[in-house]
Amino acid sequence: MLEEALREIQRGTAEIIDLEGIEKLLKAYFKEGKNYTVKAGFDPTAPDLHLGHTVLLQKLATFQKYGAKIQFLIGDFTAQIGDPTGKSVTRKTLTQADVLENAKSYKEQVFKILDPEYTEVVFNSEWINQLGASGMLSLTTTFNVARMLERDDFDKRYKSGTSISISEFIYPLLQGYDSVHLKSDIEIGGTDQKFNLLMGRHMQRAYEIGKEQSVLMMPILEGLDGVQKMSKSLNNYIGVTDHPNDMFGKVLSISDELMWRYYELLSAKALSEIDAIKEGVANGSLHPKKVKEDLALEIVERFWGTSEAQAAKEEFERVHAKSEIPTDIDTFSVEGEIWIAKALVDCNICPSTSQARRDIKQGAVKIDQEKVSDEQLQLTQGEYILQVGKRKFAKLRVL
RNA sequence: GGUGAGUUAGUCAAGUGGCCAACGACGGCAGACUGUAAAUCUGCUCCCUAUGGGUUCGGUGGUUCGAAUCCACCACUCACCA
Repeated sequence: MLEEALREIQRGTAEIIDLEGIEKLLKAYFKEGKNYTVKAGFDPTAPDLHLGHTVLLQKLATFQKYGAKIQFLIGDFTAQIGDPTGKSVTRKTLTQADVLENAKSYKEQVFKILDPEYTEVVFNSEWINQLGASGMLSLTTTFNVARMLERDDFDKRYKSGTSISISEFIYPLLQGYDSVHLKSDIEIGGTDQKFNLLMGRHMQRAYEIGKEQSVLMMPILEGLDGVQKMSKSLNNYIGVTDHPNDMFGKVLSISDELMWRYYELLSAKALSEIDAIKEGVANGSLHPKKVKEDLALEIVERFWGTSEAQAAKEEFERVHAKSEIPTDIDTFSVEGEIWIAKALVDCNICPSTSQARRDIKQGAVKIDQEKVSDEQLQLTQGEYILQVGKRKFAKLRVL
């Protein structure tokens, strides 16, 4: 049992600091039923969760199976500073209202994966606001600028002459202090959080709370492009609230290479099972497309259930394998004759008439599956299925 | 506070009086080929019913027949010195 728990916990991790500490906690749980705490912090800047976040959430769910109480920390205070991690420029600060609004939708989404009974949602403004100026000051005495500048992203920015705000130095300190206040046993985060996570250990030592948290880091999930990390601002993400059809399509659009990565980090399949699949693809007994479909199915199932996932798969085959029209597409209606380019803009499938004209010129526009070549075309009364490229559809009624 | 350098389209980055809606790269979109994969090749990439017109090069004013380019002031960024 202990062995299995340890394997499960280590699965897919990038790095673990103080694994012995985790082992001790697990032993205590299995022997005496003693619970322990696992902290994970989330910035409520982008309230919509995507699969990148679920890598962490699933790890937390694993911990819950083995006796952990999750401290789900919403960094409402720290979000006002903006985490400097991985940023090449100083981040814009959010207003209090933004933060609260975002935090709210966060809470709604997260319990799709975590068990609410073993999860405590906390906001760090609660205790950080109590710190006061003197508390803040003593916090800053525990660390120094030289060590702060050792941090890779600060170092780069400093050397390249990019601005670093003083408030950004405060960020890691506060994140570390969160661990002091919560007396966390373990903290997990992405590899890009290493510095901040270690700050938790440093702070717990500095404030002498009698323990130092273990740190577990998960690799960063690449986005759909397979290069940059999955993020909303790069628009290369699969959101957990994405429509099943979109979700399915997005998973299938990733490269084969990236597919293995997703299997490793997102699939619930055992590692041995995944190895067998890899073997199958290598010796030609399994088609990579089939393997990718299975992954897409599994992921959609997790967030929408089996029947929705099946429906998404069938829809996908209809539209793309047989190039038929999707079942539900947005419908628009207009009065009187309309020029084709204008119609495309009105139906939100082209951003401007200029773009629409270019698309027509390139043969990307179809009406009822027929390619359009005349850019002056006027649509008279009737119902049309408009299409731009492979994915953009709209139904238009001309009255 | 002083001195110097800089701010160009989604990003990076050329352009230093007319030939500039502005080289190039990346990204993005589309076409071919496919497994809506990758790789590759090709075209497009400010707006406007358009062989034409309009609005762009941090902001505001000015010089000029003509400005992204010259001048003044303002804002912001960076470096060095305090």
